[in-house]
Amino acid sequence: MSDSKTTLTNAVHDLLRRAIIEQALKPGMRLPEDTVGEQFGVSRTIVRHALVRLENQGLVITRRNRGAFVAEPSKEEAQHVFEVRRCLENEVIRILCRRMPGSGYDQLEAHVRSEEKVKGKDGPVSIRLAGEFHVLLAELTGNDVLARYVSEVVLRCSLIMSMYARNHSSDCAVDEHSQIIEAIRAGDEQRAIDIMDHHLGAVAGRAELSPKPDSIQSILSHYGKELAQ
Amino acid sequence: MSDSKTTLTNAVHDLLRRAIIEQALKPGMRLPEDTVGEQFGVSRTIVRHALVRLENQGLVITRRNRGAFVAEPSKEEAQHVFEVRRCLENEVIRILCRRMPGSGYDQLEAHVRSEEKVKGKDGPVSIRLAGEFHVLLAELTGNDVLARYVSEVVLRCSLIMSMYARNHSSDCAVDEHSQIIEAIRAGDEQRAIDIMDHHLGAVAGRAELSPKPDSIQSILSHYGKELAQ
DNA sequence: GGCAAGTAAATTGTATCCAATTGACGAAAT
DNA sequence: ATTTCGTCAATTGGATACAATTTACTTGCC
Repeated sequence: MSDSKTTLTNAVHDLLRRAIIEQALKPGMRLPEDTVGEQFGVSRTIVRHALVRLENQGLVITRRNRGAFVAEPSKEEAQHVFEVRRCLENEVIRILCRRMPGSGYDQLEAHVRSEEKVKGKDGPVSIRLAGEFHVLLAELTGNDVLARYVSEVVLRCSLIMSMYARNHSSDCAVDEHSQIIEAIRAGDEQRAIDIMDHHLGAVAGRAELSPKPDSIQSILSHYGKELAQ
Repeated sequence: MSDSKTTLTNAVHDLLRRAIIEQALKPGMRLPEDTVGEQFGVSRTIVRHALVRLENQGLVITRRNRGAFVAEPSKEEAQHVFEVRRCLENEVIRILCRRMPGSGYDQLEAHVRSEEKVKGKDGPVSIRLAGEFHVLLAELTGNDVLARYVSEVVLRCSLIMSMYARNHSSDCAVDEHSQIIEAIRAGDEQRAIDIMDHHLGAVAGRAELSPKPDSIQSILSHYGKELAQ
């Protein structure tokens, strides 16, 4: 996605983001600059830049002279994120019902197929794929700004779900993804929006889950391999 | 707004942002880290962080090993920003028609009064105030995420207007701001949205304007004074 | 034993230093 | 005259070194 600028900062940024989204780094976990940098074999400078960007995206928070932590969105903040997400994704639907690019349906269906491939398993991969479906939808609008914002709120929702949802239960999600595609293909704007609202609403209304901390080194060592060029 | 964390990075960030929004730093103008840092009396490290954040907000772009420039939004990108802005501000209207905080109308009317005070002058101050009205609206929703996104798109719109608008012509804008307040107070959601759409639409449809470059030092020297603690 | 103050360790905030990349200017060859 | 290659200046990409701040522990006093 953003691999065009292949700087170290971007690499670390992507790795950390993935680690957070896939729940390897759990909410509230500390992210000391030198620990992370040591694991990835880069200097604090790089990690620092990545953390600044992650903070801007709401995935980590930094307390002055204390350091960076994986964000722990409050229920109120979660509500805010979902509200914005629904607003943005409805706009995505509206645009796509009017103009869908040529290869749009092929890409969407291909994505749903890859989602079905990991169906049943509630692992990190299915979490990531579920989110990427919505990002793909947004990208198909051709509006880069819209796509970026959708991407951000989807990522934050993934983090929120990792805190408050019992399980991501992507089983029904995949079906609803197919339904959304069909509604858009039929040009039925209202129905597509209704499905999306139900999809997001269903995802939003869940019970809580207690986080369990873990060692940072052991987690990052897995992600670090990919940086060895 | 974000003065709670009073780090140097934030200070430089705010200063540069204001300079860009007030058209002191014009689109396409270079922002060398050394030059900026020297003017503000801080190191490149600080400037660097500020520039990274400004890039995330779409106000500057950085080319690898080339440096940072004030962003020059294309017409296509401008269209994207306006599309997202309309979507977000409509949501703001919808929320405020349902629940407006107690002191909301007082704050809004006070703001309009201060806008009228500088009416006629098309200076930087009126540009900034016109944008801050919309940010204030968004903040009154109580949704921080929504407010942040609205703030970003409003800032980008200010930059866009500085490129493509003949004049900001805040004369009619102030009147429309009052109309929006009244529509919300009346609970007339649709009318408020219509006015807002017209307000943004009118702002969006303008001709082009050729930028005129200037010396960076002379511009920043003015903003730099505020950093002397 | 509990509480408070002081001190030390850890971590971030900031500055400076070196290396790598890019763009421009100029000279030489076709 | 135009194009191409090479060198150089300018600027960023990244790392290291130092300062400031916070936390935690220890020690002494009540």
